[in-house]
Amino acid sequence: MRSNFRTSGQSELTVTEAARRAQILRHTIDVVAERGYAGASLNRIAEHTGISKGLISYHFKGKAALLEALVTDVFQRGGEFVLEGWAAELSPESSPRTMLRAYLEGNLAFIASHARDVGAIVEVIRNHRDAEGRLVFGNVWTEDLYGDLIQIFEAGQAAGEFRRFDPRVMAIAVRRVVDGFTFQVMGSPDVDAAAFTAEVVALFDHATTPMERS
Amino acid sequence: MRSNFRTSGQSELTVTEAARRAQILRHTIDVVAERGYAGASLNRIAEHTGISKGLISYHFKGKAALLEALVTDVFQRGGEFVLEGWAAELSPESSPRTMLRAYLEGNLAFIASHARDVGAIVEVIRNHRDAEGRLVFGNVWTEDLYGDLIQIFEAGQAAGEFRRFDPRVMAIAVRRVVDGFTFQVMGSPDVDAAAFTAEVVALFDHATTPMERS
DNA sequence: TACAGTTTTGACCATGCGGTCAAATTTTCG
DNA sequence: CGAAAATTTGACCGCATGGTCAAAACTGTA
Repeated sequence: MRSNFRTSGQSELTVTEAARRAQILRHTIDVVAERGYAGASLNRIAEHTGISKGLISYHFKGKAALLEALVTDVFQRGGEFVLEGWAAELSPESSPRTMLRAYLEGNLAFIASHARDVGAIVEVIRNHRDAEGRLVFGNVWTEDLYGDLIQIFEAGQAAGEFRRFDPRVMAIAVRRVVDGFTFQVMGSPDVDAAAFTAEVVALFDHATTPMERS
Repeated sequence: MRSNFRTSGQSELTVTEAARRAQILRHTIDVVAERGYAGASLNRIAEHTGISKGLISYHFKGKAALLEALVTDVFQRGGEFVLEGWAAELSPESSPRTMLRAYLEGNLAFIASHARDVGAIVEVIRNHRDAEGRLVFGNVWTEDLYGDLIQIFEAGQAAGEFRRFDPRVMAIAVRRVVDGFTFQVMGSPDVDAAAFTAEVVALFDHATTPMERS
């Protein structure tokens, strides 16, 4: 009997253990994406994975731990994906406008290629609550993710490249539109990601640029 | 024993019956807003309302019917609210830009003054599924609501007032930002609704206007 | 082979769920 | 008043949930 559950370190994991955990996580993503948060019972996840329910409890301390591992996993992969894109596109001193564009393109590209993962994570973040009914991931989503955008906007305004607007409101708008893309992709997998991305980039390009009416 | 459940007509409702239904709906909104969709059990709603669980079943055919009544109710009140605003602000032939502005102001004003209601409705629409796991309100939300915006955008483009963009993508963006305001209000009730509205109006004003870079 | 450690199962538990119903209560009205 | 109708309760049912655990099966290795 091994009674220790890792939360972050990938150190002392058996090959079997790591493989099982990954397998369970993959199937959990599938079930959440297909049946929603409420429909993702341990029974259904186990059945979908082809294992017994008890085995999930063996590898994860409880349902909460499983969902938290799910969120951490996708979040991390998403972050890496976007960062790789940035490394390829951005020179050390790119303009804020270029950075905004890269931000949008990176995020939307990840969503387009990982719709199920992002859909699942969003579902969990939105619904997972503790015993007292408080959203567990409520603030994480919000505050951590707005920071990057706000920085870009403030830099752009300082450089005179962006018009004057409330960076916080603009950041909220960007995240809402980006996250919304998830449902477009999940709803109809044939959406034209490139076209949507181009439209969104143009939208925020115009939204941030000083206007000179004719 | 009266065994008929009304779905639309308000005709043959006892005073008591109408009052109870309204009371139950109000408390359901509260519970959903506070504890989320999953936390809104009939037991909790009954307790919150101060009645027995059986009474809910007496006035509503089942939980599904209750939630659908909830959605219909808020949806209708919201629609009336926005339409009243339009009647006051819009002349018969207002410009598309004015209409877009009125659309945003009307929607955001309703959300600001009815955050709990809108929060509850969004929660239900997002999570309520039938036995097979399909979202019950999935398309309702989407298609019905985009129509108005798309019309405005197409009119504006035809009149040369708006730049060329995909009306559908812009409509999605508008709805996402508008709906997102709900969570801002619910998260911190002290948000400055007027300021947020002004920012959003400016955002989409710029986003829809042809750009003439300096 | 035998043994220790690990992984896996399947039966079981308490809990809360949505829903039903006979009985009790309140209202309506002749 | 008193009977009929409408309203309300509280106990109860079957079911699915998350979780536990002893036993079984599967490793590897001495």
